[in-house]
Amino acid sequence: MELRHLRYFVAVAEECHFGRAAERLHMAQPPLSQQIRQLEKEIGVELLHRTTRKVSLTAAGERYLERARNILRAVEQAGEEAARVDTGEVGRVSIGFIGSATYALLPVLARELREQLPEIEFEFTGEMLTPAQVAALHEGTIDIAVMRTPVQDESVEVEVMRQESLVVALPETHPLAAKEAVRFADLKGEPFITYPSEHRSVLHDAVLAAAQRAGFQPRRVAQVAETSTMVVFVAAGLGVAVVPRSVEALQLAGVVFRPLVGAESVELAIGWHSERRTPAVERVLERLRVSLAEPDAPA
Amino acid sequence: MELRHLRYFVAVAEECHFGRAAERLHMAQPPLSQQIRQLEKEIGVELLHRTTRKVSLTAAGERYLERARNILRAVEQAGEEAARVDTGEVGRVSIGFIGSATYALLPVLARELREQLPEIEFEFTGEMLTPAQVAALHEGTIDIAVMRTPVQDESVEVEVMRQESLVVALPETHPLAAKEAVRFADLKGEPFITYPSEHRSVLHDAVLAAAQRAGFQPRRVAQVAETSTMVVFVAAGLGVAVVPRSVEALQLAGVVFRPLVGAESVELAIGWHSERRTPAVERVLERLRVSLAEPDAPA
DNA sequence: CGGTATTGATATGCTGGGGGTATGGAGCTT
DNA sequence: AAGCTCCATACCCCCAGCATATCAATACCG
Repeated sequence: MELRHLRYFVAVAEECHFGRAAERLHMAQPPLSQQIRQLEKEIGVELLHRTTRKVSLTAAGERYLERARNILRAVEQAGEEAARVDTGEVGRVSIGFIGSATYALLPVLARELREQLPEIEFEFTGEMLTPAQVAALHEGTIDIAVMRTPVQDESVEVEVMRQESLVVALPETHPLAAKEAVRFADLKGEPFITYPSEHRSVLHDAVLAAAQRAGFQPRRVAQVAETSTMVVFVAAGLGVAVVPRSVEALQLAGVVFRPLVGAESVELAIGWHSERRTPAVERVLERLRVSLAEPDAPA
Repeated sequence: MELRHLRYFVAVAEECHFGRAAERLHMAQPPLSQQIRQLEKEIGVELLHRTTRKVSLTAAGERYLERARNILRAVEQAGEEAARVDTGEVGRVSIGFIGSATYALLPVLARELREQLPEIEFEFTGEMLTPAQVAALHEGTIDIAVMRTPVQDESVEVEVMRQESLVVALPETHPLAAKEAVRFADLKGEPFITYPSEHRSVLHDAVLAAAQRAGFQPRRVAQVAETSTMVVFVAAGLGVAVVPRSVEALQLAGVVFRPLVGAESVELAIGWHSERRTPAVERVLERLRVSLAEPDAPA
């Protein structure tokens, strides 16, 4: 069975006449008859009812005609679509966001991108840790990651977009909540809520480093995988958490955010797999560079 | 472009390896490479990214793969479906109802048929006059007609199902409404609402004949194309109408139906085009014969 | 009713292209 | 550097698809 069979069948069905159909197909009538017979034999159904004077469609033929037309149209469209994908005009792009960027950035970017590139289908995932993002880039689960530096992976290309200063999330009843700003040293002895250390969270490492510089070892009371959970834990008064400033977008009753003086900032970057730079991905990267250009803005 | 190209492409895309794909396709690797090149050239897009060591899909190729799979599945299904149409297992059947059967029969039969033959798609049309039904059978607009005899058309086969006695529809304020039954002669001088005579309504002819036997010429005050309109006109007190008993199903405030004694009955029949007896139509005819077997029942 | 034209099926030969084998060349592995 | 893997190229063969010629059946026409 080949597309030829379908094209020939459609022609004969539309003309209801082998001779005219053959003419339309720029071929002689006998081979056309042969091909139609072959088709009928292959699917095991009589599609045309022929007398020596008249050709008409059987019920099965009528239904098959519709299908055949659809299939031929689909074949054409598939080619055209592939061409559009090739130019990046259409495409599918999946973006994975680091946990702390899930609340301030994901909604804004999702809206912007869908608006600016309506022909591209987007898929957004939030609350990913950087190592998971790297793995996902490798597997092809995501095409682009909005992530934290550093990333040491040969095939993942990274571009730093902005610096995000760190803030501390405090229960509103906490004594430090009364201050305008908090020094990292003030947090000595406080119960810390952190990301899980075994997954090598960049933020987690940054917090450890900052604490060490301030001369103490943070006391960890809980390790959570998601930023929202972290903030909820703070709201519940279980402890404090150090997060990038953009997490302030996640306003919750019972939680206040205070600037951390003397703490280093963390980098927000975009990353992609060097071998998965499809045209659509390229266009999205362009837009992301523009959208994420403002330094250290909350959104 | 042939289906072969799609099959080959799917194989290569799935294996990401020309050699293995060729093996799977029971062919050698070089011609496979050729065919894929040919495909790419035809749609003008690079579908596969090859190095001498690795084959991978481009973005366009990935999309094309999905489409190709769908197309191949569609081709298979089209054949299977045609086979099912051939055995009457599935199909589409359009049934046209004569006006006076629209209200009592159409809803009942529609429900029954859909229930008994769920694999068949039905289309029902009501309020057709017999000549229009014959024309529709010829054009193929309908496959089966629930109609009135007689039909004099060579290619339309007719089977009488039941006799329907005639009743008269009267405004409820009409003096005759007080009687249990009405003789046709009682209607002498009454204003009649009829179907349009120029369309050769069978019922119209039957009424004229009955009137002639009763010794008068009916006075026609209105001609309507639809039975529902006819009954509405009677309800409005514009006149009386003679209709088959099954129209009683169309209950309307202000209208009463009374049996007509001494009036002949009309025949309800099913008709179909002798050259459009598809397997599905055949199966529907079977069911109709059973459903319409009860003589002169209102439904 | 016979002759003719029309139309689909059958018979037969030719040709192009799809598929075969042999080989080349690029890039991993060891 | 040698060898292996794997896709591309070169070249050839054979069959499938198409053409031409013809037949068979039916409608049409005088």
